[in-house]
Amino acid sequence: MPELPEVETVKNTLKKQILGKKINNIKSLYSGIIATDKDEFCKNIVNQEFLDIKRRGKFLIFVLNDYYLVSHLRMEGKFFIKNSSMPIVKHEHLIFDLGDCDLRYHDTRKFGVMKIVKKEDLYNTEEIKKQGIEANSDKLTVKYLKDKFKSKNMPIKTVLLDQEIISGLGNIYADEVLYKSRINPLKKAKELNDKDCENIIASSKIILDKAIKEGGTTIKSYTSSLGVTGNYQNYLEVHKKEGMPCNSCGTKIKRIKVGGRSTYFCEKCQK
DNA sequence: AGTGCGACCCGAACGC
DNA sequence: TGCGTTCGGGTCGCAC
Repeated sequence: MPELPEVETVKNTLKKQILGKKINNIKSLYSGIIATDKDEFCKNIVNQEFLDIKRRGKFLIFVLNDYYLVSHLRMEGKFFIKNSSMPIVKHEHLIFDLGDCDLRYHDTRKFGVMKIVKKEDLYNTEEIKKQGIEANSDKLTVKYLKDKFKSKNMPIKTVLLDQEIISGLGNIYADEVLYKSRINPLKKAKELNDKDCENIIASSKIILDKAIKEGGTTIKSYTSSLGVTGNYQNYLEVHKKEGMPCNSCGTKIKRIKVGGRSTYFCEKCQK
């Protein structure tokens, strides 16, 4: 489940491997990944060159000559660099022929989405335009959060997952941020005070910057030709830790459902 | 407008 | 052992 740090890691790793390479051809084995017209996508992307890779929230943005290739990995989307002589394995849906190697998009759940947009259209693309402030950005302020939270009668956990407010947090880091901020995940967003918002901002920055430094979190271990196997799972304090003692007070970590999502927290530390 | 829930997908984990 | 069932995870679309 790639969140901001994992997508950032994929971006950094891919940059080292594909910048300057040209897409000679593309093979689509499952077109559900392509959100726009499939034939047009394949036609337009051929002969485009990877000039740069950017990230916005959990979106990867590949800068091509005439287009941006916008990719969301959702749950299990992955990119692999492989020799084109390697057999195509199950769940490899898109094969970009880069001449001396393939860039292959692999997605067990087929949840990922990809599209190309004309360069001038990127910031008018709905999903990019809607993104809130990056979770580890200095632009995230108490004033901004208070303003966004004041109308939200929902649990703060649910609101942290709303990419239109804060961009980049997913289920893992939302739990970690709330633990570090000592806020109960069920607390209504509109009831948070300045100090709570300050804590969310500070915790997000510390946690995400550390996670990026560690190459993200690997929950399902994976042998990847990209080497995107992170280490942050060793630093998680609550997520997937049900029944384990809280690092601060020793109380057993609880698991509940919030907005249909598994949520881990310490009921003593997070009031 | 805000809110909540099912759909998308498939492998893993679980129950019998 | 082998079957069927449930679950998860991010986001969208629909219904209220």
